[in-house]
Amino acid sequence: MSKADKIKARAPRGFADRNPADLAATERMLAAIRESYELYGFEGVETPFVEYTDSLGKFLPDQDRPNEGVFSFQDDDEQWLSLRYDLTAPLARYVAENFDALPKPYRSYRSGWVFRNEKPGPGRFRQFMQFDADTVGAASVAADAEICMMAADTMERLGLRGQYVIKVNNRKILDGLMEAIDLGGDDKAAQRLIVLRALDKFDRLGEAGVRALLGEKRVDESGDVTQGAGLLDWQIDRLIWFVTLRSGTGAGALVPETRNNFNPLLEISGHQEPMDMLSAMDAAYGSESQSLKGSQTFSSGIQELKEIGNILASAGYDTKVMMDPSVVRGLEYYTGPVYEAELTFQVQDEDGRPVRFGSVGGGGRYDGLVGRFRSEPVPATGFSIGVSRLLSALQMVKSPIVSGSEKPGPVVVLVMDKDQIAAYQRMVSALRQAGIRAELYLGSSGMKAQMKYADKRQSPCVIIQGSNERERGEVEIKDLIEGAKAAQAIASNEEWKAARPAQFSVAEAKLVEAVREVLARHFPSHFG
RNA sequence: GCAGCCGUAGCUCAGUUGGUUAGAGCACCAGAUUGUGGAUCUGGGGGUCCCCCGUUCGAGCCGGGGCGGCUGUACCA
Repeated sequence: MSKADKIKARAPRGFADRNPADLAATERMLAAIRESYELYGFEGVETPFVEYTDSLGKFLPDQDRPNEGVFSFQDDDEQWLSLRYDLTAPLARYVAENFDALPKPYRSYRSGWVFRNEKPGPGRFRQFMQFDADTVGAASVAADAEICMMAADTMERLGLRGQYVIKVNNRKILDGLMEAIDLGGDDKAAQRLIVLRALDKFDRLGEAGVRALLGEKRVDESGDVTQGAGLLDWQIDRLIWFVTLRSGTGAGALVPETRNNFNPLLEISGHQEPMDMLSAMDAAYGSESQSLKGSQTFSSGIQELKEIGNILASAGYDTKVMMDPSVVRGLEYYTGPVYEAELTFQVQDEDGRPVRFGSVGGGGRYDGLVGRFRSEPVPATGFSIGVSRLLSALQMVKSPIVSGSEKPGPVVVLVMDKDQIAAYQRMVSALRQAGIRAELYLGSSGMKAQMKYADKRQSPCVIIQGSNERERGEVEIKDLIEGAKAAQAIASNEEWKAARPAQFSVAEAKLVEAVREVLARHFPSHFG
């Protein structure tokens, strides 16, 4: 077979292999998240990778592009199936299917792979892992406040204290605000969609970019044009005023040194006294304002956020969770409070260029999702950590959280004489029975290659027994970690060869004991 | 999807106005060293120059089309 006929070995784009270090880091992260969720009283549950397409809330696949967004295929009975694209929609199906048996409110967590057929990028994969927790059947915003607190606790348990922020907003406020600036009604639905998408991009595009998208159009650096929402200046001004409340660049500037992020005081022009942010919004866009229409949705959204703020403040979380009016999240199913977990440090790729990472977690209230399967409405709220994205961000900044202690490799017993395999295997078994990772060299190469193999396997030591040692009833133990240190001082190969650093001989009966000593020297936490 | 940039060895890249058999460093393998990781030296394997069509006596280089990668943008239930 010529080379041209061979298949090119490569993983599909957006799909990643995971090496031993990735696996170990993921395990540690999953354990930390699970501990946190368990502590809050959530219980585990698992659903399959594949669901009926209509349960996922996706329209039936387009004939021309059946896999746009989600991976879909047809079953034998011609029903459409899809790989799940998040863990929320499958949970809604699970709850609806098992509704009568589950305690209400139902509080559960689950982790696993989800799939999206999208363009991959840094921290964006077509197969990635999420870890969710949801409370189903609780309409109270106390459930939302708790989710925010748990999100903060979980980030801290992951070792990210001071390096993250949980941002909260309420979709009702955005919806109400749009009503107030004359964007209500069914005929304006398309426009509202564009507005929400534009506001969601504030952190990425900045005020100028968002203004362009709310107005006529935006042109990016490659010259590509994005059609805007076509709003009038007075509408744009009010939207921008609102989403910039957080950063202090808008008409209402934050009073400095406010320790409480969630309910800061504002200096509002036209008002004598500083007001809290939410009252300021009320005053600016309430029913008394002449140019704006009143909105019940807006008021109740404000009220909900105030309640969440009170709960967070009394539990001492108001410095970890902040109000961010530009948080929108996914457009389809969120109905109330929405949350987002973001890392606050800069991430760079290998070439030193800054990498734009999205949020590493998010969630919100989805009161309509379970109700799609049932005749009664079922309120629900939940949070999801993007484990794969978080891992990839932490790896890029070489965080000790994910690069922590490597497990030592196995002790390797070298094969010096092929007719002595049984004797070598006996040594391996003795080590294994003592609980020490060990293996026989199973290749066919000579001693030098076997040493290189042990080196690549991160072996702490190798066992050598040639005919000389065998006659004396002994084995040579070579400490590779100590040897590597000793080798740095040796320049010539002759000297190197003669020195045989960190190598010693013991009676075969003392093999296990001697190996254990070597391991204890290098890995006191494992073998001390 | 749209736009911009880019495709030469496993990796990073050089390659003259279009001119013999396409190079380097790193990595890999072997020897120097019958039984010792590293360093050094010597040697070796490895290429459809992304693919196809065209121009030309002649294409890695020029033209057209495709595919792939990166970045931005859009979408993200």
